[in-house]
Amino acid sequence: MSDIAKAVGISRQALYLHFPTRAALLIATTRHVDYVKNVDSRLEASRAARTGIERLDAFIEAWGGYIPEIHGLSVALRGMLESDGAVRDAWNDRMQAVRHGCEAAVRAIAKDGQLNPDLSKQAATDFLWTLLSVENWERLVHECGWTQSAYQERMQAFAKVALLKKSALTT
Amino acid sequence: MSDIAKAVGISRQALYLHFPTRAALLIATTRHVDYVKNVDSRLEASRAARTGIERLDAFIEAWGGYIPEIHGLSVALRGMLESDGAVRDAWNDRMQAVRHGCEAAVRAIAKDGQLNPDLSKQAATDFLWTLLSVENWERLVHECGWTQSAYQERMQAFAKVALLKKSALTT
DNA sequence: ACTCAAACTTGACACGGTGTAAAGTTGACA
DNA sequence: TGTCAACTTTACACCGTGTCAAGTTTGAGT
Repeated sequence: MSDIAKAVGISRQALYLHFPTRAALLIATTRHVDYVKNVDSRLEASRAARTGIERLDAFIEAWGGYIPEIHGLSVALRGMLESDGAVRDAWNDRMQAVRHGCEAAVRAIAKDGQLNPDLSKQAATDFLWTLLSVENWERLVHECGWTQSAYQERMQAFAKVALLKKSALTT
Repeated sequence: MSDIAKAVGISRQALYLHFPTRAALLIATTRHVDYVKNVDSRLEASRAARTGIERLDAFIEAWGGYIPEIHGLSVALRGMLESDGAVRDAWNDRMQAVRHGCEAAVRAIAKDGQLNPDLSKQAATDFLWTLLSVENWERLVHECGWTQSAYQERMQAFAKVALLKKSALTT
């Protein structure tokens, strides 16, 4: 809090005047970033896709491209997940938004009759959601040195190969 | 530290007598768990596999079955990754052991000529390693409610479909 | 049985970070 | 000119980590 106050150029107490706790500040920041960057509308952009596969690709591109922008914030929030319930709620809320995107993509694929028959829609959503986690992005891009475009392309490929039935893969 | 001392039945100061810092205690615990549970030998057990695919399956089974046992510890360690360099080293060391297992499985698959031609050995290792992260296990098993056996089976399936070339998948 | 060192205990304290409280300053604007 | 909101300074409480010092228990070796 002192560091932030210093960076902003106000006193620590003025910061507490605006945000009663550290958690509140982070949550407000989350909301603000959401507002500025318009995540939800980005994620919903994939709604325009005609086929399930297109929708999956569009969603991965939208979300995958968004991760770098919120990465720093996500690190800060994740550091407080266990200790702070409000942070946990804010984070879960954002992650549920992502999950809904995954769910919609899976549903579209299923509607096309192209879902891997070994997977329920639920399991497919679970897996896609996990695959696209911020943590995985961090590991691959930061730790393994993948470029952002390699990340996106490969994730699209992995997601397809995992979620689609075999006959849909020759496309 | 107080809680641990209380649980162990000694004074907080006696705990500091054995472990100079909280980080040291966690690192020592890591080492001890490793010793007791013998991770490395479990991970190396997959070495006996004849084919690359068998090796991959064996590795996922070994590591996947090990995650639940170290999960609590891993949560504690991960909470200190940014703040403590020693914890970071200890954690990275363990994760590198897992990565080596992934690398060996990928190498075995490549030797059989069954690696997906779109992937370098490096990229395949990166992906497998990421797929098998403790974080992903947590998300799927704890948050999504997958059973341990569902986790293992599906991970084996996903790993194969992602890493193997198409012609190797009909097996 | 005695001794001595190691293990442990009690109690105190320093430090840093979060959060609270209170009193004073500044400036816009009605 | 008065007042209100935003801000400042200063001080303090609380908690967890880690340090320090002095005293006590215990048990292994002689």
